[in-house]
Amino acid sequence: MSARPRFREQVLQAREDAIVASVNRLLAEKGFEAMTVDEVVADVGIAKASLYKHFTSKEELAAAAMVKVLDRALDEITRLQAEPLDALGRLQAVARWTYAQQLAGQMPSLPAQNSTLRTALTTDKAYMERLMQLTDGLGAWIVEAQGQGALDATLPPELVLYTLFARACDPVLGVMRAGGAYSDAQIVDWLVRTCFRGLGS
Amino acid sequence: MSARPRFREQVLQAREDAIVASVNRLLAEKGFEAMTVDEVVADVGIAKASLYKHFTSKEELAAAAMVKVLDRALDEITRLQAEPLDALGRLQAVARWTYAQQLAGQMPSLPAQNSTLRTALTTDKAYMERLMQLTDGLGAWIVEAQGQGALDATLPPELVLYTLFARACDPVLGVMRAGGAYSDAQIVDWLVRTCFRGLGS
DNA sequence: GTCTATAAAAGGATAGAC
DNA sequence: GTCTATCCTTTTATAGAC
Repeated sequence: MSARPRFREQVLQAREDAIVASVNRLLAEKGFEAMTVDEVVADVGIAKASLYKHFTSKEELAAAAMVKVLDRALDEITRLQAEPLDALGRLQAVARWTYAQQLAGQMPSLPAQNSTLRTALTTDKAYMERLMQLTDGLGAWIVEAQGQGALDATLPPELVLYTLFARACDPVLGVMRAGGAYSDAQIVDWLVRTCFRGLGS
Repeated sequence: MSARPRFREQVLQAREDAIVASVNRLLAEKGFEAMTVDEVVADVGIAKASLYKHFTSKEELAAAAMVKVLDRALDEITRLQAEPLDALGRLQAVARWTYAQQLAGQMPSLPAQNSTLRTALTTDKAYMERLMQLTDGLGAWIVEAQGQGALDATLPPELVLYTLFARACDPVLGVMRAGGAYSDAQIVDWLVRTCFRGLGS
């Protein structure tokens, strides 16, 4: 019952933020399975037992990182709502933002298939809440763009949604950059272009 | 030095095939990291030590499965060369085949990021040989399609190649099927369509 | 809450009998 | 070559002192 608990709280919060930042980076770099808790604590510079005071499991650790990513995405969506863009322009901006995040090593790659993490995430309230917010917000834009004839209205909105984010899960971006022949901006442009207009001419 | 070694050889070959088939399925289902050798031997119904007489490591096991997948893909390419199709039609057929394989649970998903498996694969002669064959064959079709104006000629052929196969790495297909609202054929159609013509109308 | 030290379990790989 | 039994490393998670 200290008279000034705020400072201590801030220190703890800062440490948690540092942990989540490390997790986010490692998750983007090697994925959930390959990331070890030992790596995380080594990166942050704390003892493992300390980490487990903040997060009770590796899954919860990853969930915290995912929550933060979703928060960043929701912030971006809010920001875009103030821009003078139509629905299609906003969706393209979201796609661009996503690929840029991935290029910056900020986009965690989750196991696409069944795993302990998947089930942990679906029962994580904070995660699911944000995920639904994101789905609702983008879903509205998609339907709007389809209504305006800017997106193929015969495609189910959910397919459009998943396709938008699919590139964040596949290795194309990383492989293209590994080649070293093209700039990051060029690669992102191509990805946005092929996402919305396909490979055809 | 038995007089009739053929029968025994066939039995061994059949066992190896059973192992590779299991690996292929598990690799498609959960990925390399999440798949355990214990699961494989349980699935095949043999002892772990027996498996290690055939394959010296988990990586080699996965490589064998990948070689088989590439062989199937090369067979498909050979088959398509006999079809009365133009370059674009052949590429679309390859895409369709790939997505169908994934839907059938036959397309192993490899870790996109660095891992022990990646390095093992790049030093696997059988794997690299087939990979280059595949790349060459498809690369020729891509350049041809671009020359005919059927594909955007401003895109690097390698980007086109990776994009074609990217959907085999992302979760869209699986998630769409999990929804249960659409037939497999419908989903594959949509994926091929969005790959070549994008989300726009 | 943070640390050191350690438990507990999983998973890759092998020894040795048959 | 196949089996049982085992080794050994890695990794998740916790006990207990400060």
